[in-house]
Amino acid sequence: MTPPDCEAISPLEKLVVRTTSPGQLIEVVSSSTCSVTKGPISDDFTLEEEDAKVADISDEDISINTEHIKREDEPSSSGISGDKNDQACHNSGKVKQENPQVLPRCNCEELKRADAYLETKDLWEKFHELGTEMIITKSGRRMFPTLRISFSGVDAQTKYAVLLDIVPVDNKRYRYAYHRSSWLVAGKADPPSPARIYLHPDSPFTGDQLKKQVVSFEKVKLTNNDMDKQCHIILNSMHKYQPRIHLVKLGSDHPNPIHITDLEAEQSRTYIFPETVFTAVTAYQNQLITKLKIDSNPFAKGFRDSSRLSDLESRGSVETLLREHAFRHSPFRAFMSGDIPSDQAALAQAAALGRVPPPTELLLMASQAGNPWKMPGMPFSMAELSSFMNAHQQQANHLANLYFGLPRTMFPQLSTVSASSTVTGTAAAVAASAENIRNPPGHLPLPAALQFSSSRPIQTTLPPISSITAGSSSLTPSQLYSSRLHLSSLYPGLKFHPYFRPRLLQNSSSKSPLDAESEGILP
Amino acid sequence: MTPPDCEAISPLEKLVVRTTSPGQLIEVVSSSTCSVTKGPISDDFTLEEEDAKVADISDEDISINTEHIKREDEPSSSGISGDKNDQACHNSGKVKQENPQVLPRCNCEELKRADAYLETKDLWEKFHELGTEMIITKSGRRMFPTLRISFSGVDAQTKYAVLLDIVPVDNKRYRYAYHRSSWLVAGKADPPSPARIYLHPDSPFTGDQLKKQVVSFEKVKLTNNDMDKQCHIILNSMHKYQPRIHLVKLGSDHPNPIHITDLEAEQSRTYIFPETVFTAVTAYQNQLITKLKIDSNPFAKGFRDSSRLSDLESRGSVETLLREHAFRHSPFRAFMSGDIPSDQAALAQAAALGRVPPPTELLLMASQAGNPWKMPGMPFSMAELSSFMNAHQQQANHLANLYFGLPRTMFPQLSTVSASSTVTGTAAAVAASAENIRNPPGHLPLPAALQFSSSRPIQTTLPPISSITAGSSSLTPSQLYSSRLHLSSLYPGLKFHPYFRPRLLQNSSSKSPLDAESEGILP
DNA sequence: TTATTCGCACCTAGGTGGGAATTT
DNA sequence: AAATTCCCACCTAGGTGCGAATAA
Repeated sequence: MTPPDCEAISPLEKLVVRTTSPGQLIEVVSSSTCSVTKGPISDDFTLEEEDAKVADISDEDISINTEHIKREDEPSSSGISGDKNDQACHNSGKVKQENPQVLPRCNCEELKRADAYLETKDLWEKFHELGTEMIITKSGRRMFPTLRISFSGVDAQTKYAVLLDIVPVDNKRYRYAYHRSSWLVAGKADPPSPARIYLHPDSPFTGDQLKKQVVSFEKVKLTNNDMDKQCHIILNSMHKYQPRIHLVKLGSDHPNPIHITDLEAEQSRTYIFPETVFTAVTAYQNQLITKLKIDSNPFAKGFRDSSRLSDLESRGSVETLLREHAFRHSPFRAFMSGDIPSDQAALAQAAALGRVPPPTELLLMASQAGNPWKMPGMPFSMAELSSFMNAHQQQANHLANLYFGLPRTMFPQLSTVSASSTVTGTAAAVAASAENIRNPPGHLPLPAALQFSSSRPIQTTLPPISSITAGSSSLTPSQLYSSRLHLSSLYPGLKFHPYFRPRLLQNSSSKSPLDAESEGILP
Repeated sequence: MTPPDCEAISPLEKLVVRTTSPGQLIEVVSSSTCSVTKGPISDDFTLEEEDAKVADISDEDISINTEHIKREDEPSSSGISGDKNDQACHNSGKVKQENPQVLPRCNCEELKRADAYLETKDLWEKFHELGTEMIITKSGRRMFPTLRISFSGVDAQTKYAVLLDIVPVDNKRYRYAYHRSSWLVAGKADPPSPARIYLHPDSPFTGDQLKKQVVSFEKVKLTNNDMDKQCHIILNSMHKYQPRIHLVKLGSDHPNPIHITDLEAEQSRTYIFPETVFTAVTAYQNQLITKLKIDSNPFAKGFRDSSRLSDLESRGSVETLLREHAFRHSPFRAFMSGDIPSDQAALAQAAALGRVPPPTELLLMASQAGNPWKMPGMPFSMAELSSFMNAHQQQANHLANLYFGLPRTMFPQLSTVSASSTVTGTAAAVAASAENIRNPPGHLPLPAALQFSSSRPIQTTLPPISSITAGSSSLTPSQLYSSRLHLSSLYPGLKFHPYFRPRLLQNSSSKSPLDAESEGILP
């Protein structure tokens, strides 16, 4: 499908033409900032702050503004704009800003049975453990990893739309301290970009399609251009964001060029996968992120030269780095023992634990074994747990960056050295306990007492997020939205990739990354 | 959208995933041959036959078989097949064969106002004048030119599906005589391939979308593999085919994965563009077709090297060849004078006329001027006219091939020589008469007495095709379906491309191509 | 200094016809 | 002899991060 008044096929047109129902976008005008109560995580940040003015940021600055509804340039008839520059955004419109605290919800009884699963969970977690960064450019950049969602519990005959938006996680602007390889709060958030909702171009779906196919958001692009006329999502660089998936039940009378202007008015449900939180950047900050992107994105294969990596080039290079990273910061053991650290000392201790099996190690084969992963007897959901754990991620990440934030040429040696930490018996023990877990084909719910999967979204049937509790620890929205999970450590795989089979390592396990660094890791 | 049980993305998946509603295909099982009464065109063919057995072909062999309805492997619920090999053909099914004589119709009152326009008409006509060939391969080959259709007269709120099928033009098998560069009948048609209907992947459309956008069938692929599991249309090599476009009005209760099993049962209308007739081949036969494909298909740019073309490389190379070809065989003058030649002698005479402006020359800028083109006072429709003219195309084509079917290295010289034929005053005269023509923006119908546009499909509101009459000459279905138009000569453009501005040429205009050849065109 | 932009080389993915090899 | 198949070089189209240049 190309607009009749256009002779040549523009890249944008292709995006639209070659997808069935063109990618549609809804522009949110009166976007409010995302009000998030400052919690422990913010304190963690300030711990590392070098900039004194950050102290100015406080909760009272944050206002929730969901009631303004402005509609400008609303197309007259069907919402299809005739504007030449806007031709690809066929169904662009304006809706009031939804607040993430308010939105994750389900206002439709039938949709309460609907569940969503993040197919690319494993990869997202790898990135999340390093602090995912997404490049945004003027012309628009794809997301990598891709959001690929599968659904269950939908009605086969009903029609649905699937939408994506990306909301700010907090009211902060960040900067990256290269010398210490960590993110610091750099001040209050910039004025929010025009909020947009991206309608999956394959919409509408029947429930039957949703159950059999995976909805991939590979086409969506992120931009920092406020004036973007294409169907791209506009973000602010150096800000943190949380993608959200919306499942909207469409009535039979719904117009074909789907034109959703107000999610609140629709029968819809919102799914949030905390492991997909990312920081928008115009250039990568964390070199580990760069490396992981290069090694996992096929389009970046051209940068997988041996000049960056002296050994382990053919396999395991990424995994090794990740493995090490996760290894040192996994709070796995702390959670398994029910001892939830609530202060920084405990966090640092947990991050320094060396006997805990690296999440990546346990997870590597998980994607082949079916989903969701369940673990009976846990007192709180994975999403809740992950949110809590995220509250301490910044600290752990800092330690990790101290350890790994080194010149690129040092990576191989570092990898080798850190790979020789103790991973010994614990992984095997977890594997043994995992024998009780059954992985059904597909991801149909098990009759287990509690779903235990970070790939399950935050259930909107739960109380408001601000009142969600995880075990004995209460979670703030800030913790929820800025989460970086170490959840993968709680997914003991039933089988291990040969490369990650438990083995004896040389170094003492009680050593913290800081210790390792102070001892001179560089050969 | 990718099937959930598939980890890697196959090329097929991409086809489906990256289009909104996946390309859908309906398989016709009990396909009947297309019964077409033998007409003058067949006699033309037999004139050139070298194979005596072709005489065995007669009408009594042809049977119409539209009543058999076989349904095999019908998916249980929504028509989506779980078959792994069939995963892309989500909505494949079986329908009874439609006969082209029966199908071009309109069984819906509202659809009688719906009109279709072939956006790529100009290019199609260039190919048609040479005798279009389409490569078919085991893995599937795209069509070039692409079928790009725009619609008018549809209801903005109603939903529609647009489909494509390709039906045999006659009951013959052809072969190409290289030494005389012409197509000959080589016998009776092979057993027909499984007939399939390709649902445009962007379906469903709203009328609003159809009016504003162009429906492009660029994704459809042709194959000679009877066992094809992908969404490709299966054809027999060395057979002639006519693509057809079907516009189906969808009720609001229509299932989302559109599953049309019987076009007769739908509210639908069929459009046929005679200039899109082609011969399926596994390798190009006519070198002029090869050249035109190379010069007009961007993907074949790699073959546009100077070794094939010594001059005019940057511009006009194709046009020059085509111009010459069309120049010599345009029946323009004969039709404009109302003198319709009905025997070979008259045809040969018309083909040899040198003063007639080449269609390409007149048409080059036509696409920029809006549609449809109308010319008041003509007693029959363009489609009818074109069908008649087609009856004599084979002969003209033969002459053209004698003239141009030469070693590739000879082309440049030939181009230069033939480009220097008389195109003089006639084009200017036509341009002058064209001043009375108004081109409305878009292609809304003018209140003219008669639509006069080959880009208008055969109107299915007309009587059955077999009884259509064109002026004083009656047309057989054979003439309709195997038509090759010279209609472009009847589209006097309002402005001329500088390259094709009328100019004086050196050679005498009264010379026929055969004469030119006998005189030794090679320098 | 820090952040952003832009051209670039290098990929993926796949659409061309050529031409040798193979089949019919 | 004619038709088909297969691999190939060479394209289009566009998704990567790099690094120099530029901007804030």
